[in-house]
Amino acid sequence: MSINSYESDKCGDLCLHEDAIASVRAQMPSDDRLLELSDLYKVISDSTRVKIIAALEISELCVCDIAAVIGLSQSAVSHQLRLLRGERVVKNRREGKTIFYSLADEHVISILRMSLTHIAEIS
Amino acid sequence: MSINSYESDKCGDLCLHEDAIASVRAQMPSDDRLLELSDLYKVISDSTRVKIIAALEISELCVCDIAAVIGLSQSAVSHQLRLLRGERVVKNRREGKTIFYSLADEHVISILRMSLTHIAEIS
DNA sequence: TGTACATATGAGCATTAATTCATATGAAAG
DNA sequence: CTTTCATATGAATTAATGCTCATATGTACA
Repeated sequence: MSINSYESDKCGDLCLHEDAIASVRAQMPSDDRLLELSDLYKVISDSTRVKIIAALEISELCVCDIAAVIGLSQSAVSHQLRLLRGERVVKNRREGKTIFYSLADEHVISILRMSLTHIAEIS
Repeated sequence: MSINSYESDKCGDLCLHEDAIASVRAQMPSDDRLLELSDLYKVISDSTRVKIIAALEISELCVCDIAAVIGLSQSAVSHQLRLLRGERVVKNRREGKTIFYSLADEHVISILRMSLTHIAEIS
């Protein structure tokens, strides 16, 4: 809990490379920025949401269509879309009673493609 | 639980765009591939692990140094490193009693940079 | 071979999160 | 304005996950 908690593992001062630690600390992005990063990854780390993203990369779809494509309830999909909207991963537009979803920007697609490349190489 | 569970939300056949659904289904990556994707994102979606990755992007570090940089116990860091190793996000090398960790490949760095760009634009 | 130290791991606890069920919102048609 | 249908959301349950504590592994050095 506290910042000193790592001392309890008796990995004391002997093994620490002070210069490296100081240098890394100085260059690292801020904690806020890193939290935003993990929030973004969190929202794309669920298999249901990855399926939604993969589907929307192919075509704009309404909520019911998404549910049909990935085989889940409308409610479950709607809950997940809310999270994806929150991180600006998807956007939507209304057409009568129907709401169509699509990917919010090109970065999401780039991240997806880069990740598939990574996976292909380590398999 | 079942594949038909979405029917229970009475979002029946009326709103379905059969052609779009069939087309998307045909073009989507396999479920296995998408599961690998979500596993990769899962491992980088925790704030502790993002901090570890961000630190290692700057410099190779031993376990104790990582613990010191992010302010967590050696044990907690070691547990997280195990997960990162499992997805080939980090690699390590031994030097005497000390084990140094670094990022496994360039894709991880690319994904990180792309993600930071995305975050910068939506903020 | 016995001690010290860096790292790894198993078990338990506390928290987070995904799905379902029931219900609410909101637009269109009659 | 009432009904219908697409979507959204609140509450509850069940499952997954991170941290800590205790202990194990493995390397170096005396």
